[in-house]
Amino acid sequence: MAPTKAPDSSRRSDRSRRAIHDAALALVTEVGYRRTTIEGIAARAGVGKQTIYRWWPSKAAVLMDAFLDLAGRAAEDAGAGSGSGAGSGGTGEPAPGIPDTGDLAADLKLVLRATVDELNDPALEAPTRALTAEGIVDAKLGAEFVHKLLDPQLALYVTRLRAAQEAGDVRADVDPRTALELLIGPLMHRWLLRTLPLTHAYADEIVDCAVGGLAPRA
Amino acid sequence: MAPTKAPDSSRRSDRSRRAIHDAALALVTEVGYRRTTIEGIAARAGVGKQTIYRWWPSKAAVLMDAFLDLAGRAAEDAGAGSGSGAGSGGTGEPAPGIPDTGDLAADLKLVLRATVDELNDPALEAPTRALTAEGIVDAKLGAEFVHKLLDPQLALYVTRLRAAQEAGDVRADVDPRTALELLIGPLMHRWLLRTLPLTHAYADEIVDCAVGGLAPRA
DNA sequence: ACTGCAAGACGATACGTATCGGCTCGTGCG
DNA sequence: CGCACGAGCCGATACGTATCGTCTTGCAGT
Repeated sequence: MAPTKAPDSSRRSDRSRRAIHDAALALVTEVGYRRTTIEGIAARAGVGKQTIYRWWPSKAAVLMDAFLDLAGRAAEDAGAGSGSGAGSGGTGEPAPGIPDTGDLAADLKLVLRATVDELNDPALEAPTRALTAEGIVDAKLGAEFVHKLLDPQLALYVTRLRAAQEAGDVRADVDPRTALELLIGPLMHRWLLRTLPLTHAYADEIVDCAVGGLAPRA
Repeated sequence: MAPTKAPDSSRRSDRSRRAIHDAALALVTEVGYRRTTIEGIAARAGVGKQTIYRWWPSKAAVLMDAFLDLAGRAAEDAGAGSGSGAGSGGTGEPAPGIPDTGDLAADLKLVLRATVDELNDPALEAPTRALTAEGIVDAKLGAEFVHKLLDPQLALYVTRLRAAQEAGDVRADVDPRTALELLIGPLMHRWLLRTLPLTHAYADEIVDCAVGGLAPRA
């Protein structure tokens, strides 16, 4: 029923793949998602349109792959950079995790600040916005986006928060998932809606509010 | 330099305007934003394309107006409904505000639950998603969206939170704006990314966490 | 008469598909 | 070992369709 030939991936040109990734990311940051066209990507990458249509089902899929590639490389770089003093070994396994110094608020601030920097990085902003927006409207793509990009990152928070619960730093009756969203939600809200600038100070504020609560401690 | 004739709005057909609003909303919920076209809206509304292009600069603008209209009417209805016992008079001034029973958590839960219901309303979901997504990518439109739709709603929270601060229910050193985002952010996050279903229970959980804090009270 | 309106023709893009040589492989025969 | 040969991806481009935003044409309301 579906002899819709599957192309032989072993013969795929890695050169073209990378050129397409780069062209897609460049165009998205230059002219925006709406005006980024498949034909434009093909032209800029020096590639035939069919080479794109052969391997990807949609513009969003191209961008998703390109972004995953970019994020992967960025993670490797970051891993190599931050691991300079620790000698992380040669495996390249990323999983940096969230530090656990025992001071929950300080640990969270560190990571939330990093997230702020990431969101403010001009090289990542346009593609991230484009993919997020597309995922908001297209449920299928959104699920893929969440599963491939967001979940792995958020899992780190969950483990750290669980550890905090065991250490008695977080109430036992709170779902770590909810706690996580209490931290990430406001950040994303401000970034997505651009209501106010996204700063380290804001990240700190969020952590303090979330951990300490809005109500005064008796 | 810009004698780009401004159409005479006094001669504008209100009938066409409403028909366009309705057609735009219907199409967006039926076939999604991407496949909603200006020509489709015109055809469904029984108007000429030029009538749309004359009064709106973009598809998003049409939808924004249509949505504002819808929200306005919904607010009137809700106001009329809830005001049945109070006899709000003939002004129709909406401004329901957030109740202040003295119990901050209970008041917030009430409003957050209402927001959850609104977000889950199938008639509002598609257009809201479409506009939000568009605003995420298009800064200009996003600002308009926030200014016209979100800010008025959020201002209610700010006043209620300020009252809570004066009553000593909220720490004085917290920016009401931040407190607000601590409540709304997680809700929007879950709705936009569809990570988990959005329920009343979740709204309650958010309020409890935000007010009480993640850390156990000594 | 003036002007907004419905209807639709029009050129400009972008879409997704279909082919066309060119090139690079793997294979098998001599 | 060497070389022809077929398969399949590649760049390129032509094609028909869809949508865009503008422009033109009557018609109707004021």
